[in-house]
Amino acid sequence: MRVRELHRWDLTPREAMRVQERLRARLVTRPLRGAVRCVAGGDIACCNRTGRLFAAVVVLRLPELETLEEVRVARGVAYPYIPGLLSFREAPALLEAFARLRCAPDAVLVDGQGQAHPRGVGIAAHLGLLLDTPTVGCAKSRLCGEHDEPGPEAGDSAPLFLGGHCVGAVLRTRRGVRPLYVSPGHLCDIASSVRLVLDCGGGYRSPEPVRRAHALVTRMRIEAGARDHSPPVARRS
DNA sequence: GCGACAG
DNA sequence: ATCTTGTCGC
Repeated sequence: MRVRELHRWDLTPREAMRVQERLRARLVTRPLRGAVRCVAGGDIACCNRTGRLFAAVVVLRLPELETLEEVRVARGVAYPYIPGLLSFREAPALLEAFARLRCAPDAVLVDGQGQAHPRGVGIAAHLGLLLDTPTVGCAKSRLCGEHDEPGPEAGDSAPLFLGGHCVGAVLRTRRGVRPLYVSPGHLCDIASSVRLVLDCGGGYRSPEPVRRAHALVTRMRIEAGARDHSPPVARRS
């Protein structure tokens, strides 16, 4: 699928934050239109020892949850992990994977926040703008915002508030597990986001597209690590 | 200054 | 995220 170029990636943290503030104004929050038949999931894994980063995108067909396509990308780590700037570390590799995708998904689920972000532009929102496609953030833990504990049953949720507004939902995707932090990225709203995540549920904590992408990158990291015989990469003390 | 802090 | 062993529970 086509990937837009809205800015550079070799930015200082300060510059990156400024880009996020500029991108925020371009986000569109509205109900998802039409039935989602084709949904993609993206995830990243990295190896501190080799300094490699692995990205994968898996496309599924709904409601069967059948895998239609997989794309894998490996490259060197080019940006550190800084809370609030995750997309500057992970998005470039994911975008390369999306660019190689043959089919254009109706929506994309990303492992990370959507608009539940200090500047409203979590990695899912950022990718949505660059892909010009509806995106939903599905994070496994909280970055910011306040909320009550959601009910214990699958499908139970509690609103996630930030700056006096509801920006997402804390969703229990199955009983007995910690909830997911779901928030719309681009071209989507909270209700549509929650609905899509539940529609992509295959009985596990994470929605199937993200879970399968995660399984792929984990396998890539292990296999690449086993092949690598070079000494550990230099790291900061 | 102190605590929080997606992956 | 990654580093790691065993272990509690269905």
